[in-house]
Amino acid sequence: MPTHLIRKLARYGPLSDHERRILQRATDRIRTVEADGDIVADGETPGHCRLLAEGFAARTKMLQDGRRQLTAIHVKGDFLDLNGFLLSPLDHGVLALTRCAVAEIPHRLLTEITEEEPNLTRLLWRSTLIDAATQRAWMVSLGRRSSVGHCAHLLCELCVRLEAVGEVSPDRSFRFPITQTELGDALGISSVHANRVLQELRGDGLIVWSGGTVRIEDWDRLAALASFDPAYLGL
Amino acid sequence: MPTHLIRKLARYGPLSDHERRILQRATDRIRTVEADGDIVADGETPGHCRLLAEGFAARTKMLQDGRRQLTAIHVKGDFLDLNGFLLSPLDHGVLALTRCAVAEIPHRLLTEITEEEPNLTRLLWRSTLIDAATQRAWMVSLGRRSSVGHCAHLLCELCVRLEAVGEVSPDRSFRFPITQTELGDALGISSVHANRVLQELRGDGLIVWSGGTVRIEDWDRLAALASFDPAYLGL
DNA sequence: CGGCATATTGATTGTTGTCAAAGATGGTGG
DNA sequence: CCACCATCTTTGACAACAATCAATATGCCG
Repeated sequence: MPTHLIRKLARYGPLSDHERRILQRATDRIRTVEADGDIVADGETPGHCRLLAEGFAARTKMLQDGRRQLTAIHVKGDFLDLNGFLLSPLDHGVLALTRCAVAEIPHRLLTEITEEEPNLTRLLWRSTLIDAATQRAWMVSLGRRSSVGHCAHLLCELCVRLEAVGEVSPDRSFRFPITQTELGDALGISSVHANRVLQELRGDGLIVWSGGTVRIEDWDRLAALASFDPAYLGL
Repeated sequence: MPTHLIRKLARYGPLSDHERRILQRATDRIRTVEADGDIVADGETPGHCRLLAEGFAARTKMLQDGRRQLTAIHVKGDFLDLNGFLLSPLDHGVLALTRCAVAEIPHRLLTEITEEEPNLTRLLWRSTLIDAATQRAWMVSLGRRSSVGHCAHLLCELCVRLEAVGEVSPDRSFRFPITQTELGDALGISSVHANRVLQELRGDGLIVWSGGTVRIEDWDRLAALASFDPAYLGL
């Protein structure tokens, strides 16, 4: 696993060299998944968990009638289904939003870690707790923010998380190549409305979004519109 | 701690007698909190986590303008802030919806457990992962279900969870004494609309809700309306 | 130059929020 | 036991927001 990914994990807690070596060995096998492909099928009972080494992925939950809700967006360095280690079958699918590189970590190895490496175990546990805190922030957006505020919040969150893995340029621009339908599924709105939300953010001079890259033009106003507080990200 | 609470935890995984004794000792000190009181203040850095022995509690997140979103409703036997063990300060508050009895477990003891009891550690970790799965189910409701479907889903979920701790009568009735304002804060709607949603569910003969107790009159139609699948609860 | 996916626009409908008022309920002290 | 009060529930009218439908435009790729 590239060193910068370990650095991301290390932000969640101190790591000894021994523990770093364990993580490196755990993540040496990398697989590629094409855009729009399932990284994990909903309801799967997988034998290993996955760490996203490159690209964008999303957790998805479907309703019978075909409506879909994204419950998380994952960036480089995130675990995609560490929860699947202790929760099977998984209650959601994981979709590749772009072409992704994914490291696979056998559950057998995670069991060993929980038996012998309490500090590393707490670190992994903590990473799932930060996932849960992020979900709570999304719940507030879904329930209580306007669509525009919700979208602003998502962009602020992504910017901070991508910055932590060195994916944001000095002008606060970053790649984020998703369709407006997928954005709508993340925000819990229709794709048509997602389009209008983007136009409002663009029209107010808060962001520029085209060709799959976003640039935040006015961070302060965007964060105020979203009432964004990054504390929950644990960075 | 009363034995039935251990039984609830044991549903999440097998427990040896030794592990049961550890949990019993951990939860012998019980505190009472009055209705509407803060069990945990938002942003607190607590030295212990809490297990709900009696009553109803909710995780709350506030926006600056006073709007509020409940991100979880807790029933007897649930951990209220086990996430606070590895996540501080906490990103949410915990509110007593009714008078509550709460057991307090020092973080020091949790650290010992993670050092010496891998099986128990995985059980506790798993319980936070089921919390997270429940949050994902709520996100789908918030984003993609109608208000009526969302409310139906919440009632189905509560019924199943309360049944697991023996709090549901044979006629599918259970105590759930919360105000319509609090219900609205859970569903992400106004209290006025919460009232109309309840009237619709009552008018269709799906539930009876008065005097703080709910009775589900037609489980099949309620579950269908909610497209409810209890798998995520891990019970 | 098509052909396909995605983005954009306008018109209309349906859902939900807000405001304001009236009714019901439960608890308290006289 | 009753009167009073605070809190909660219910109702109606209206405004704001977002979904849906249908059409058009744009961009990308072979």
